[in-house]
Formats: sequence, C-alpha cells, structure tokens
Amino acid sequence: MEKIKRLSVRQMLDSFDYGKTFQVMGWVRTKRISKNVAFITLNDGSTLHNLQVVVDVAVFPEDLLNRINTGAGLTVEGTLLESAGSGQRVELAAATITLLGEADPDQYPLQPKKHSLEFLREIAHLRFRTSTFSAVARVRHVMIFAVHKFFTENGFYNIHTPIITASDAEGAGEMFRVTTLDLNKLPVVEDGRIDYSQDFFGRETNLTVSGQLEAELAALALTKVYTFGPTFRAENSNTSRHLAEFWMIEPEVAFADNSDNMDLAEDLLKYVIQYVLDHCGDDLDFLAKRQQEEEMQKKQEERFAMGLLEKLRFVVENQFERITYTQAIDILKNSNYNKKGKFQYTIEGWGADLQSEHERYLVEKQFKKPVILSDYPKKIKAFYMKLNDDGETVRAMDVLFPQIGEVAGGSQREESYEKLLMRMKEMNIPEKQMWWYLDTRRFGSVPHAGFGLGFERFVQFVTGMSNIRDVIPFPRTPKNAEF
RNA sequence: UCCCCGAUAGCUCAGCCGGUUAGAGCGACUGACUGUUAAUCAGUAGGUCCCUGGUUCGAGUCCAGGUCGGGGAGCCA
Repeated sequence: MEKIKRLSVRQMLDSFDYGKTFQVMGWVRTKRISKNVAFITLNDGSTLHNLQVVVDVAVFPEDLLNRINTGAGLTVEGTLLESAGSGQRVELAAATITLLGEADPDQYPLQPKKHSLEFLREIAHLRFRTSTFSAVARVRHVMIFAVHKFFTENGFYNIHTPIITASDAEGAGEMFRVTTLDLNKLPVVEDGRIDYSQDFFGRETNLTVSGQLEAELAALALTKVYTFGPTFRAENSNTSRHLAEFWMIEPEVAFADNSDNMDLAEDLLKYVIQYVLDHCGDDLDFLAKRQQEEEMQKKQEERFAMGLLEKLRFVVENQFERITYTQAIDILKNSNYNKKGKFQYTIEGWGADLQSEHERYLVEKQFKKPVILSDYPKKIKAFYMKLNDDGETVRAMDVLFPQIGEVAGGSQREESYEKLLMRMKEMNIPEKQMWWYLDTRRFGSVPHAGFGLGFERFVQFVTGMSNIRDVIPFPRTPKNAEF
C-alpha cells in the first residue's frame, strides 16, 4: 500500500487536490462538537492559519473524542475537501485520528480565549502555541534571514566574535562575570583581593557587551564584516525596551566614513522591513489587527496615528531625516514644547545628552519619520569615536525610530593612533590591556565605521509588540531567568 | 536604581465609609443541538483574597515592611 503523503497545515490550506488523501500533524486549538459532527481546529505553526478537521461523530469512539482537547497533539489522515462551511476554502474529512499527546483541560493553562501578554510571559514555555507568539517567531526568523541576505548580497562576511571576553573596556555597560571559581571559597592574594590567576582563564573574564572591537579587527583585513550575536548587559534596567541578554547586529566597514555608515544603516533597516512586508503578509496582518486593538485601549492622545503596515511602508518609502546634534538642540530649544515648558527637562544649551522625550519629539512631532542624529559632543560618547576638526564633537550617529527610540548607534572610528591614545587617557581606558586594539592603528590604519543595531528593538518595531520581552522567546531581565 | 500603579476563582476583573455566607464574564465540566468558526442554549463545580507583622470587638478592605508584576525615568541597543 502506498504511504499517505504528509502535508503541513500551510501546504494543506494551499492545496487544490480535492478528493485526495493526506496526513497532517498538529496541535488542537479548539474542538466544537455537536450531535453528528465535530470540528477540530488544528495548527502546526507552519502558518498563522488553522486547518479545520471534520469528524463524523458516529465513526469514532466517544472516548477518543473526549480526550481530544485544546492543546492535544494529533495525527489525522483523511480526505481533502472543498469546505461546506464559509470560514475556510478547504477542510480535511478525518478517516483516522491518532492521539499523540493529551492535554488535560483541567491543567492546561492556554484556553480558547484571549490571554494577557503578562500572563503569557509567565508561561513562556507554552506561549509559542498562541497565534501572537507564533506570528512573532515567524517574523523574527524572516528578519534574521533577511539580515544575513542583505549583508551577503552587499559583500559582507559574518564574523563570530567571542562571547566570553577578558576586555572590560568596551564601555557599553555593566558586565556579567564569568568564572569557575568556588564562590563560597574564593582564593585570595595577600592584600585580600581575589586571585584570578586561579580562575579558568587565569584572569578576569566577562560576557561580552559588544563585538565591535573584535569586528574592527576583522574589518581592517576583510573590509566589510558584520556580527550578529548575543550580547549581555548586567544593567538593572527595568523597561519595555531593555534586556539583559539580547541580540545585536554590528557591521564594521573599512574605507568608510560616518556618512557611509548612515547610508548602510538606512539601507539595512529598509531592506529588512521590505523583506518582511514581502514575505510575512498573513502574520503582519494579524499583528496589525492585534496592535490596533491594543491602541484602542489607550487614551485618544496617546494613540499612534499610523497602523502597523502603514508605518512599515512609510519607513521604507521615505528618506530618514539626518541632522546633527547641534541642529537638534537648536530645533528643540526653539520648539513650542520647550518654550511652553512641556518637556520635563527643559533644553538649556549645548552639551547635555538628549532625554528620550526630546528624541521622541524630534521623531514623532518634528519630522514624523526616522531620524539619524550625528556629531554628538565628545564627552557624552565612547573613546573610540573619531574626533571632528572642531575638537568638541565626534562622528557618532544614532538612528531613532518612532515608539521604540534608539534602534541603532554607531560612529566612524578614530583611526589616528595618537588621537585614540589621547582619548583613552582622557577617559581612563586601560591602554595596556587594549594593546591588540591599538595595534590596528599602528599597522595600516585606515578610516572605518560601524554601528550596533539592537535586533529585538527592531523586531519590536516590525511586529508592533510594545514590550521587548514579547519579541524574544525567553527574555532575560533583572530577577527573571525562568525557562 | 528612582517615581507611579497593581496583586481576589484557571484567565480578565468588580468588591462602596472595615461588618455576618466573597461576586461577574470568559474558560473547565455535564446535558441539549443536523455544518460549527474563540459555536450557541441550560446547568454544575471551582477561593491560602501575594507574604509577614500591626491597628481593631471584627480586616479582602486600614497601616508598615517585603515579594512579584505593569507603566514611566535613568543606563543603553
């Protein structure tokens, strides 16, 4: 006997092979049972949509049908039919049903009803089974693929930079210590300090906060490189935009200046968004509807004017606004918001870092589109950023998006050995430990630039999810490392 | 880390000025129903009112401390 062909739910829904027999496997979303006929809604994650399985109640044992509840895993074989109901084009008339795994309805926490995102976060191991989280997972995957595709098509090489690092000079935040020492019995040297020479690596090590410095080393040989890896920050940040463990995309390009850097960031962001628009229609439609419902819960004045799809198309179709820090300060200082005291922090003058309310004003009120801010005062930026001729500003750039704020930040790097050394001294960076980084400026140093793009923030923007904990499967935040 | 808000049934919430037996909707369960779309209709069960201490004749309700969650800020991506 010929083996029955197995199709995914997606393939089944796309098929026109009416009358043919197929096999499908998936999990029950809902079951509706009446006297003669039962309907089982099946999902396997291959698509947002579900397959309707039609069951002749007389043919199957009552006991089996009773055990098929929301969450159960099934194999169904049957005939593909044009649906007699109006909700779907095709349906599967079941000939055999195998119950692979039961889900006791008294204990299974997912119910055929709307759940809050807060509740689903507590059951993150099961939330993949909801429409929202499966949609986010699929979109996230497509974005990952599009990132690699973009860089590959543009001549970049992907570099795996280390996750464990001995450098604590990346300057991007508090680090997580990596050690194999017995914390209850730490070896100490005479003055009471911990003897790290006995640790696994023979020195202090941490989880990386950025792959940038290593990416620079690679760029100064391979010209165009990027990293796309996990990053760890031990900051006690409790916001909807911060994670202790997140994924960052960090391109680094030799023979490039800060303007090339901005072009690259804009091109990458637009490419990935366009790719998702082209390949995730169903999921985006669902997420758009979800977001719209969420927006309706808010007060009128707090609602975001554009729908999700409208917002994504708008970003793809419009040039990002590019202004310098100095111009931004002027705009903000002369704004009605500032004059009427609507900002919590009034703009007094040049030199202070912008508050997020100021960034949001520029993006959402002034320009109404993504903004790239550049040439910040050197004292609020990192040591490796290239000093401008004015001696006061550096060639930094931040990409600001509506709703999520800073999505990327980067700069042209200081390629002059002398100037870099000077900046390291000014900012108390341990230059001895950074000998390998400084070597790049001693041997064949050339202009180069790069940036870091927070992947989860980007996924937030594309999916419209308002909390970053809902765009990564297992979020790591202060006081939370469950699952 | 700071500011604000919250924690009551499996979920989402109501519970008034402290008062006797703590409620609703959804979900679950049982039954009815000739094709349903998160089906519908009828019924049933389901509670450590977050924890510790305090005030009081009496605390879900008031007070203090804590834990956890949410929103905002800072830090940043």
